[in-house]
Amino acid sequence: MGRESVEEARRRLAHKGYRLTKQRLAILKVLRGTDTHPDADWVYREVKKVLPHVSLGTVYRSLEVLKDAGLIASLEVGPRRRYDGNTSAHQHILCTGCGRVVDVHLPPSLLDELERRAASEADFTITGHRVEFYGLCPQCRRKAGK
Amino acid sequence: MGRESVEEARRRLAHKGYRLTKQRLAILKVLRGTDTHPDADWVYREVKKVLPHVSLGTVYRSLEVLKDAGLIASLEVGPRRRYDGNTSAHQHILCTGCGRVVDVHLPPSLLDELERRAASEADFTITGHRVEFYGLCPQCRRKAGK
DNA sequence: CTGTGTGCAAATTATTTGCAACCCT
DNA sequence: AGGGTTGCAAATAATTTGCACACAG
Repeated sequence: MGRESVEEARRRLAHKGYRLTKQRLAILKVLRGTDTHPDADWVYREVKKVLPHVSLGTVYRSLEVLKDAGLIASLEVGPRRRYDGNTSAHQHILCTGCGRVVDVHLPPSLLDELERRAASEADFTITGHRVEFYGLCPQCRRKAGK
Repeated sequence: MGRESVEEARRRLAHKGYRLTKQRLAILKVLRGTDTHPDADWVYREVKKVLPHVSLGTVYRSLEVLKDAGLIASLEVGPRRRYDGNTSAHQHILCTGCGRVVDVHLPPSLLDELERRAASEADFTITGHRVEFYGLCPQCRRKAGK
């Protein structure tokens, strides 16, 4: 992660009244360095490798702060919350065999269409949506046989 | 809930090796009698009105059994699990103001289109999806002002 | 300096489970 | 009769929070 990327993070945090601490930076780096959509505990174990004294509580708090600052995003696939270093609009597929999550990119036009339909049916002001898929990845498909 | 509806429930439960108990029937009636998509604790409090000795554990177990038998469905909107007496295919909108959940019905063709796009992008065998919306209901929209 | 952030541990919340007694079929 | 089911309570699992001290800006 380059220097200006760090400054960008500091700026975004400051904009919300937050500070850039070494814990938050380490957590951000961990998330930027993986595409596994990990949960808080996995992030905790990774961060401990470089900051052996971090606490799980700090990881939870920092993840929320980073999310609030728009530096990371969270997913709600399955029972536990997971985090994503990629904040650009995209969707996820959860492999029901191994729990792996991979990204997909649906056309914005299709997603707009969804929201438009929903808004026209219920008298709601739609502010967001969540689209996720469940399925089997190639490996698990093979294992499942048939 | 009419007699043949009860027999239908018994049949569906038996098909999976389950029995129809008064607790399960009471829980099913509660869910059939509301469109609020309640969580386990709300169901528990309702069922206690007619079966004062039910335990929360039984409610949790029964909800899973009823779901497995296809008599109810569950939703994962927000942090806690919610249940739905309506098992036909539909989607939900969560009001971020008051937590209320209402149903919407998107055209199956649009949902098929979603799955087709996802499957073509990732090499997954798609087995299901989840589509939810977030927004403000008329009351909360008014309260939010502007 | 001055609040914000952290580590630690205890507290919460949601859900699950072990077990002896119980009751559908 | 007999295996599924229940109530009760204790056990988990995930996440949150109180507090005294540490540190970023």
